[in-house]
Amino acid sequence: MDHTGAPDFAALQAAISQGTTRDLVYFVFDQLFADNEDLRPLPLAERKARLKALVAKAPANIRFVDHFLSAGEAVLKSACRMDLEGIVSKRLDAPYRSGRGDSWVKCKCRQGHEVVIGGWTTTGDAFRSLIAGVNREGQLVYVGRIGTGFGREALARVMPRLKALETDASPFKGKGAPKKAAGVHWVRPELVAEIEYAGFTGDGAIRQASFKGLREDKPATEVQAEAPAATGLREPARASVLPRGSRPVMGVTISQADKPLWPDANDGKPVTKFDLARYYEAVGAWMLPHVKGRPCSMIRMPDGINGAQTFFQRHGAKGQSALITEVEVWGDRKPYLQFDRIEALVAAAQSGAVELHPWNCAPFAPEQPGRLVFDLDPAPDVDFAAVIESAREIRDRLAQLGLVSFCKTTGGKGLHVVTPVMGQGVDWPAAKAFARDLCKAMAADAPHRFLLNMAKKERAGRIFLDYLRNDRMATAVAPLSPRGRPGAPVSMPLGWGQVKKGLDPATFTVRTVPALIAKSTVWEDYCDGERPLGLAIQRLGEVEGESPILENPDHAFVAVPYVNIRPSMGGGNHIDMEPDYGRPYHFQKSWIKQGLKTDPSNLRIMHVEGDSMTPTLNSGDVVLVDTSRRMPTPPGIFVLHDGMGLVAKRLEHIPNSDPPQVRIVSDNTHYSPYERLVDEMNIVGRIRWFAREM
DNA sequence: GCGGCTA
DNA sequence: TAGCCGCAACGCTAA
DNA sequence: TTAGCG
Repeated sequence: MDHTGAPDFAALQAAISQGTTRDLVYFVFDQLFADNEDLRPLPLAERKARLKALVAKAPANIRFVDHFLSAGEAVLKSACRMDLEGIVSKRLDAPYRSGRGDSWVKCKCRQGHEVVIGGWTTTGDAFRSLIAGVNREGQLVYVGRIGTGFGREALARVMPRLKALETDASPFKGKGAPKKAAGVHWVRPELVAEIEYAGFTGDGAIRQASFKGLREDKPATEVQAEAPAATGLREPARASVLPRGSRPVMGVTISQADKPLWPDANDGKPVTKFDLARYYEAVGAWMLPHVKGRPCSMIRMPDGINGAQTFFQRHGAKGQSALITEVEVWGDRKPYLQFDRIEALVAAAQSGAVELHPWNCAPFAPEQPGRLVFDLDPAPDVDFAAVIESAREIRDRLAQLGLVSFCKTTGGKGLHVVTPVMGQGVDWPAAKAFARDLCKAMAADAPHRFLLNMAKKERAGRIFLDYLRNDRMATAVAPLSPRGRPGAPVSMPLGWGQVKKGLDPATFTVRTVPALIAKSTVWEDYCDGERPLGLAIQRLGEVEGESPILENPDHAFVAVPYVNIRPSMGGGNHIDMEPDYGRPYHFQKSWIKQGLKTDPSNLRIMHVEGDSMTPTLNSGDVVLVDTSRRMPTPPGIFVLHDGMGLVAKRLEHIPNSDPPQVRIVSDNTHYSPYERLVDEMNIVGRIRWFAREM
């Protein structure tokens, strides 16, 4: 089952091929025999009743497939709304007969979930996409390419099958058939793939198709093009039972559909609730991958952007649409909102959600960084050209560190630079530290252009580099989310080619964006742009040039982020450091082996006599003091910071350990802000690493 | 927009 | 029953 | 420590 508890064909295949079948659930829907008794002549109702009684005594991973005794159409509709594949309707009084007959009917929510593989494409040696078709009147007709959804493993399974079937001639016939070109390989049309897709392009090809698995049980000849109207979720009729003023969008009732939320979308016409719902419907397929699987708050303005009511909602509430997922998040009592399907976005529109603000975690992994967002927030008097210039600079700096980035408007005067990352093994404090350091480096190189401090935002014609979007529970406005501001602007994804003179964020509105995004290819390689964040962090460290650790077994080590330390050059051979909190530190220059450039403001790493710190520090202890939090450090409590955001409290030398090791002393629990982190992270292991490094 | 609480 | 009231919560900096 | 900010 997938995370929502719905059956997932791709997951089933993966589980079988990996042999991880422990969590599989076995669904039983009919019983043909009981011991030696043949139940097939019995009516279905009778068979299912017996089966239900039987399964009641079975283990929990064997489940009885219940049924609805009601109008099939209504059941189908809600099944489709729940993202299920479809329903099977059966005659209650019919005996069991093999094969197709008139005693049962299958209705799918969407068709075209299966396609025939007619070839694949490569760039160089690397696999690019599958070329897919369906049978229509005896010919294999091209329906599009499938470029995503392949795990490394799935690919490894599929490639040999493809190569075995490779042939010189294209299997496709008819108009629109793909031409032979460099990197195109044909196969005999025998493999069937299960896919998912977001809709159709103008010329009828499948859009945003992703691979779910090979369909071993189905011969290619059975994959027929069907008349589009024959199946699929029909638009619900304008039922007369709907209250006055209400109108459905994707099956979701929009009440007060004509109520204006924005008085004017820069075209003199108001944007109504209905318009907003249709907007989400139109851009949902594009938007969803950036929202799905992440806790997401919404800004709701049920009375419009000038209405009295404006509020922020992050938790589920009573009476909210069942289409919206609720997710439990560590450390929060109430479940968060999450939007996992387009209908959920439409439901958001019904509740007056004019903005969506998802977390930046990896999908369905709330603790893991999935993207970084750099928010360029210009002071009012800054020329937009400077913002553009700066976004490109961030892109270049990220590229130097091996990261791929994408740009979007914020819907206001700023720009967002978004970089998808693989955050495995990197926690949020580390990711944030990375974002901060990168922004700090920019500000250091051009202090007249940038500042990191939001409080001084209004000062001078500078751009506020807001790295604080990059934290566990921090959010940034979603791509394609509207903004609750005059003109109904949208946070518009851009190609870097558009990020140049003449770009006007105000042209992207709820009205204009659906058409623009439909024929746009911007961000199409967003998923391929994922790069390991850990590596980038390492590289940034190398660029900055210092190791945070310095060896000297005779002394305690202290790494002090210089930002909050005011060094006073005392001349001679010592330096006094006066932190904002705590007592001053006294350093002999001769103690410093590395990491100190001639300019004392570059001072980051130094070691110090145990004495001058505090009496509780033993010689040989490893202590990195994180003063960036600007918190008074109570006597005897130390905070450990490995330059990647690790935080701990007091450390103690482990006697006779070789290499020298330290451990956390878990007393003084009154100092709680760090408590959580200490428990949360596997700190001891990393401290060992520290000790080894030394 | 809507459920829950209060006047 | 009409009307009112929530509907978030971080880190960071200046005061 | 608090207020203000995004």
